[in-house]
Amino acid sequence: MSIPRSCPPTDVVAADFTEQAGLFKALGDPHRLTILATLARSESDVCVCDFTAGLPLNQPTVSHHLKILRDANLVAARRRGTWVYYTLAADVRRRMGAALGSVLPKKVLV
Amino acid sequence: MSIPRSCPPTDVVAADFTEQAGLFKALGDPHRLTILATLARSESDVCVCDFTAGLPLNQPTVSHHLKILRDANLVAARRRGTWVYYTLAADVRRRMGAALGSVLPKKVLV
DNA sequence: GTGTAATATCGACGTATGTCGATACCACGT
DNA sequence: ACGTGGTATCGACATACGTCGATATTACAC
Repeated sequence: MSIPRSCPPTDVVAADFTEQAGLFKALGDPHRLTILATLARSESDVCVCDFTAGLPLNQPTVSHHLKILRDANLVAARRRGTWVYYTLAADVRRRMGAALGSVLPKKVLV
Repeated sequence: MSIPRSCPPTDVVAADFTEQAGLFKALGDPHRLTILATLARSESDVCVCDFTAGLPLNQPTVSHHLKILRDANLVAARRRGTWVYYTLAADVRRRMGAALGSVLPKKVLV
């Protein structure tokens, strides 16, 4: 005799995780994480020119990554004169914690 | 007179976030998050057949997503007879917290 | 061994993503 | 007005990704 299939079958969670996946996708590039880490550690907002100078990427590519972070509401841009400065969104950690919590319920915390 | 550039310039963080980005990338698909959420809520391990039955995906696609989660060490597979059962890796939440913390330092917690 | 059922792998396809050069836009100094 | 310099957008390219049908693999029942 063989091993029977586990009974009863498990129901797949019905919730839609499209939004959370979009958040994680925005975090799924090392250069974007570098940008976020820099913003998180900076006392003030950070000039785009610092990113183009400090990252091994051309200026359009930096701008592209900043746009992805903007679209995900992870950063905010503000123009002062010729330069544009970026800041980390205030609720980044809260949103990430919420996304994580919606996937892994409290039970897993223990 | 114009507004001068912020001085001194901010140094871009030197750390390499390739590993953390790989983790977030594995989480960047709604179906994979559904799989993880199901595993996190299940009392026991979950049969692959429950995923193929419960997800709007064909069997090869389900297997593909499970492989990505396996390669990211987010889940573990175990064969019992004909069926294969998956469990959530024990340190998933710890690893995600660590990745998040390496990008956003404690300071942002407040 | 043969047949059947569950899972994994392979090959192909369309689309999304990261990157860059060229260009447009915008603010400033002259 | 004109030129200059910082930033954003556009178009193109190579690669990666999500999906599927076909096939291979594994374990069981007969």
